[in-house]
Amino acid sequence: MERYNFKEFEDKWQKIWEKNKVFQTKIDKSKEKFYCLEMFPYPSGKIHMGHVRNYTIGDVLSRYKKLKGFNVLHPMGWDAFGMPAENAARENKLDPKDWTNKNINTMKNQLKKLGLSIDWDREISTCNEDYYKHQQIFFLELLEKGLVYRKENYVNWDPVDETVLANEQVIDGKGWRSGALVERKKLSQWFFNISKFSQDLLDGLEELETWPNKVKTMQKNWIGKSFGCEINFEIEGNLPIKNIKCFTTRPDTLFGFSFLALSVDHEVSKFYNNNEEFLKFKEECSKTGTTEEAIAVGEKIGFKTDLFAKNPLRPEQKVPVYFANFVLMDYGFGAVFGCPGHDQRDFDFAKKYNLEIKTVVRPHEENENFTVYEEAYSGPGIIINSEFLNGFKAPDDSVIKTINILEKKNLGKKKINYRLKDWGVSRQRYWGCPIPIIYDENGDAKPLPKEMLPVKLPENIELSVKGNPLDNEKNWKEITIDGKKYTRETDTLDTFVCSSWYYLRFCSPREKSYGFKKEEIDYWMPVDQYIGGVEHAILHLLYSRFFMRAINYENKNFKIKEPFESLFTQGMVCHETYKDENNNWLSPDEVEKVNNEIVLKNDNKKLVKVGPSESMSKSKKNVVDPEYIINNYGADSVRLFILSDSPPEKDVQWSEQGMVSSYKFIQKLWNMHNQIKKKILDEENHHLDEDLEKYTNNLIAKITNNLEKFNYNVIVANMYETYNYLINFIKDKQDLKNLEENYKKILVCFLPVIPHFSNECLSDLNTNEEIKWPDYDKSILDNEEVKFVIQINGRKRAILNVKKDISENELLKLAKDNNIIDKYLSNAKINKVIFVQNRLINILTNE
RNA sequence: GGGCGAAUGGCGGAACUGGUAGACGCGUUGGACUCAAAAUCCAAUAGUAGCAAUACUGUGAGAGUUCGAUUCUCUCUUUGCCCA
Repeated sequence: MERYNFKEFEDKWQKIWEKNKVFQTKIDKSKEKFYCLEMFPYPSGKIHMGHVRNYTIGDVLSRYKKLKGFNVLHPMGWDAFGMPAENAARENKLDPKDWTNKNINTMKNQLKKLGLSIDWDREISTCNEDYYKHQQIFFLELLEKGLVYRKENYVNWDPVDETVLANEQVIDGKGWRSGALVERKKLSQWFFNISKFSQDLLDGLEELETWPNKVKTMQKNWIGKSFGCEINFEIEGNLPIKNIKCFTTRPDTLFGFSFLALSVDHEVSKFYNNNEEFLKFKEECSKTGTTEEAIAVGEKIGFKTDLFAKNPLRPEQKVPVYFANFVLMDYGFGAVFGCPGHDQRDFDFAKKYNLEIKTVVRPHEENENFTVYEEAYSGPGIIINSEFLNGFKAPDDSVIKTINILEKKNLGKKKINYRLKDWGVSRQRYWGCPIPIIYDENGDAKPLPKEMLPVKLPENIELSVKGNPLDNEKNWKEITIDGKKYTRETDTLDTFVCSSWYYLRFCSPREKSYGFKKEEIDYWMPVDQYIGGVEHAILHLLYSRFFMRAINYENKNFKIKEPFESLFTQGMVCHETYKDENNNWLSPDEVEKVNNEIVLKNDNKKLVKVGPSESMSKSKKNVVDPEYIINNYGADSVRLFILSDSPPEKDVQWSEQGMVSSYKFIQKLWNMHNQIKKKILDEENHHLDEDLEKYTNNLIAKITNNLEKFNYNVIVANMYETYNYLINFIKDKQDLKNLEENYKKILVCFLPVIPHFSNECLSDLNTNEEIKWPDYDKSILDNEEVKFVIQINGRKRAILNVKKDISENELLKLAKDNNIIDKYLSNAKINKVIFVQNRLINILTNE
């Protein structure tokens, strides 16, 4: 038996594809376009199995669409800015650029080894000047349109590293690297006005019919539209404050009002700036993080002011005004009206400061005497103890009623509020896109003239300093324009900005004057299929949807506004976890299986603790290196295995056994190929085999359908079935006229999954014609015999092979002739017959 | 606490629009080949009873709709993800 030499053939075909520029794409208006995009990788060093899965899924689709005759755009690039490069560079005294480019080089070669149908001529890297230059232009354009602004904002501050931390870098209130207690600090930062598009981003979700509902729901919740009321409370006290505005979704609980809580940053705080106790309190507040979770979990504390707020519905009631740590300045107006009976936070606060807790909503199943006792009641119900609101259904009717009354009395108005906050894009880092802003001597920000772009990152800089390295680069930071001195903005842009528009750049990757060419956008956009991990369900996808709108804002030239027509989120690649006796993680290649037990590979063969299968991660060491696997088993085998075991949207278990069986399958296919080839060449070939014709036809129908539905694991099963069928088929058939033609069609069906193998076999059979996706003949499908299920009283009793479209009477006659069925029918009376065309017959008897 | 999803043999999973449950793969068992092993090939493989034909049970649990439910409805359990 000849072995299939995957190294030779995979190398051969990859070279042919590259040399003939098979995957290079140009605009071709005579063809329908298909833009297939997978989320581009961060060049962290080497590719991992997650990449293999993501890009294999995209490649199967791209190759299928190309065979179908579409003009397919399938590009790849690098999300190349970001912290890991800066950290690695600092630790190893390297230049982040060198580190990044080295990784890109490695990973590009690894991806090429997978045999992906990528147009590498369109490769982009976000850390290149010819990419980020255009991003800087977009930034200035957005600034002109009023979609970028600067404001002071609280950030997580690491006092040891002197740097800002993202929320996910704060672990248990401490900096992830320094371990220092994180503080809240006010910094002046740049913001994108994403909240301006809140409603539009929400409405746009409706159009995205093929997005997973899960993702749409997550975005919906993130945007967080809520309907409520803005109330203007009248204030009494010895300060020059007459009113305080606040937003609430539950104005109907106003009769349970017992305090008003303000953020420590509320404008009222300026009257307390000399009050030592208040400053101490404010300091205390700054120790709780800024996340909503930290606030919900943390203890609620307050500081009583000298002010009192009047209840707008009952002016004789006056309640105290507090500063409280659970009120944030950027939600509503930084003021919350406290109704302890029906909000748990307010309840905790009221308990602590002995404030009144009134019950104004009763659950439907309770009576008028219902009283809130151990915890707040926030569910639906009926309003009680609230004068003219009594008896209204809460919250639906009661909220609307209250808003009407408040509006009539001019005390408040209906308002829609969104949870979505503006996008802070400033990062105090070196390895990012510089913000094209300069400051004059007064500290006023000015856009840099566009002809002075790009603002390049300085090279050979000192990274080991505390804080932002760019701040220390005097030569770079100071700039003179027309004899006037300026200093540059030293913050760089969040890397999410880079990934918010890269899909546009792929359409015009080498365009010099602007980020893209409109003609090319009009042809290629939107992305027909976007594929990536669900972890980007909110931020990256929402930012991209925003960016598209922002670029299009006020010059409505684009045909489209949603960048991603269709979205597919693939599952993760998992592997069992292993630990030794000291609870240290072990990697899969440190262990082996002996007699059904997992033991250490070294001499003592100690038993290993096997943990649950989890997403592959370096920290748990449960990773398998794709390059090693590709070198050992070949790209086609890896592609086949990564698709085979689970549906693409679910997690998949990596298994060495499964990998080996995929490898063996390719070997078996090769073996079969040689047998078939021999038959085709050596035999006379004059019988037309109908069965083979039907099988192939069915297979094409099945695989086409499964490709369209992303049932890629089922396609692999179809491939195994086909092998089982063919290997038996050729055993006892000779002289087949239609073997070559049908076998070639089958090879094309396999091509999207195992492209090197299929191409090799097709060329081995001297295929000269252009390879195209085979059509299937519906009429052959229709003429088939069907397996008819015969049920007696709903139980399957027999299966008959009959002609398609047989009538009820004919079938009933056939059924009665059947021995088994006859046994059931002979002593029974038929009451009713249910007949389903081409499927089953159910005979109901009185037995 | 809220939202969304999932649950099918020893394991991963399949099942068109309510119509043969368990395709396909892994594993396991038996057999062939071999001095032996690996590799390869053949066969069996949801459970129970039976030599067998076959019968009964069975898609997390319980109810409901239906001639018929893995699929639709309700309640519950477990579990995953997101938000808090």
